[in-house]
Amino acid sequence: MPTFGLVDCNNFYASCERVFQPGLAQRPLVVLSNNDGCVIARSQEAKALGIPMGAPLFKIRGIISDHDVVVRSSNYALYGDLSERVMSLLAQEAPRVEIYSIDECFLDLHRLAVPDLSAWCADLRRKVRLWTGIPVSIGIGPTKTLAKIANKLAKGSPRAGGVLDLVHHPDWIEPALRKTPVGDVWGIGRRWSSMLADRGIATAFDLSRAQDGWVRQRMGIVGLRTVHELRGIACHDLETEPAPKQTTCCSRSFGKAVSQREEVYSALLSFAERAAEKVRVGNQVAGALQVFVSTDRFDTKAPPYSSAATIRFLVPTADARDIVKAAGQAFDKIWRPGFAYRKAGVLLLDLAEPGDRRAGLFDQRIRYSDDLMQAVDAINQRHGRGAIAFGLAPKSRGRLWAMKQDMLSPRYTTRWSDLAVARANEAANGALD
DNA sequence: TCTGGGGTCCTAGGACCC
DNA sequence: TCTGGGGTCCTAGGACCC
Repeated sequence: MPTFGLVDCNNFYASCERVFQPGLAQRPLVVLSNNDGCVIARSQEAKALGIPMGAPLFKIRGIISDHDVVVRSSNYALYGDLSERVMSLLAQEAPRVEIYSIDECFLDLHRLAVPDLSAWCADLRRKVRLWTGIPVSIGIGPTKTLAKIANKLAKGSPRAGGVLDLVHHPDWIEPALRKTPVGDVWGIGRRWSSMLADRGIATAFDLSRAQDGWVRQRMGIVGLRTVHELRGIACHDLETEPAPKQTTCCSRSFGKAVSQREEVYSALLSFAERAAEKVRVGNQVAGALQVFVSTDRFDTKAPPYSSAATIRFLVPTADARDIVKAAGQAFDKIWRPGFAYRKAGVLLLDLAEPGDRRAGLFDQRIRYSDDLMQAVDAINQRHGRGAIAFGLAPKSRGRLWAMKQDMLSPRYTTRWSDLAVARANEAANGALD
């Protein structure tokens, strides 16, 4: 029987904020999206206060001040680095792993020859906590979907102690499915959840009993796979090699609405540069570029406008000069004066490895990482993003469109100047438990 | 006043071809 | 004037994920 483990970091961003500030333990804490817009992570204590996921900050001001909730802007440099530490530890301990997201990792536990899998997982949990400071839960199931469900139950049940194994306790599967609302199943989002509810399918168990033909018709092949996985038939393997990206994107909502052409233009050019850098890091080239702009979709009074333009490169490229230039051309096609813009972005499409079939006939001419680009990447790596930039008008340096990040924690692990300082008394209190 | 960013996969429909 | 069955490729949109 295939045996999948799913390691999921508990309240990951909130836990990251606590690693270097142990004084935050036990306190309600939320982490906000870019622009300090809405809640994207909550500590257990914040969940207990009833703060919903995705709540806009302005709607929970009352709870925050009544309960002294700690609020943080998101600090992806910190979360990304702590994630790498957790993942590399897991990769050392398990035979094969699939890093599924910044805070989740599937493990192949099939051929792991240990007498007691639950005990082995409990030990792994302790190790991760001790070495990285991050608490995790582990679910085990015969399919990825069931491992996900096991994980969720392991998190919720104090008795489980953070580990739940449905492979060696197959009689627990049915009660686990009955306890799981259908919307909590991996692959069932809001739309399908309410469609299913309308037809009396409320739990994962109900869904596992639905008719194949009906599911195929209403939810396509994707939904059918989910149903099979609930029945214990594995449809998704571990994917140890990350698939090469097909698109990449750099977009932002602006801190406030922007009407000046130069401002939106310079924002887009810097997004284009950033997107180009991402593509170079992946050793890829882009076949096309798309630029989009839009006004504030929540503002019902201001006139709405949104548009996008795509430009195809004659020769696939990752060169910032090509990409910035194309972004400028695309921008010219869609810019309309007189609107208050709130969001803009650059997508790079049809990504390919230089030399693969999709890059086609032009292999020898592909520009992806020449000496200049390598030098640019090296300088920006060393001196911070944007130390060198292409074609930005000098007046753009004010960055009216900059993100709001008023409650940012230090980048403890990726910036020398932000390095945590341990004093004797703090060490005695124990930063890691 | 204040509502994220970055992805994937599937499907339907239109244009075009023989 | 009416009439057929396949194909492919592309795009837009909808569903989902974290």
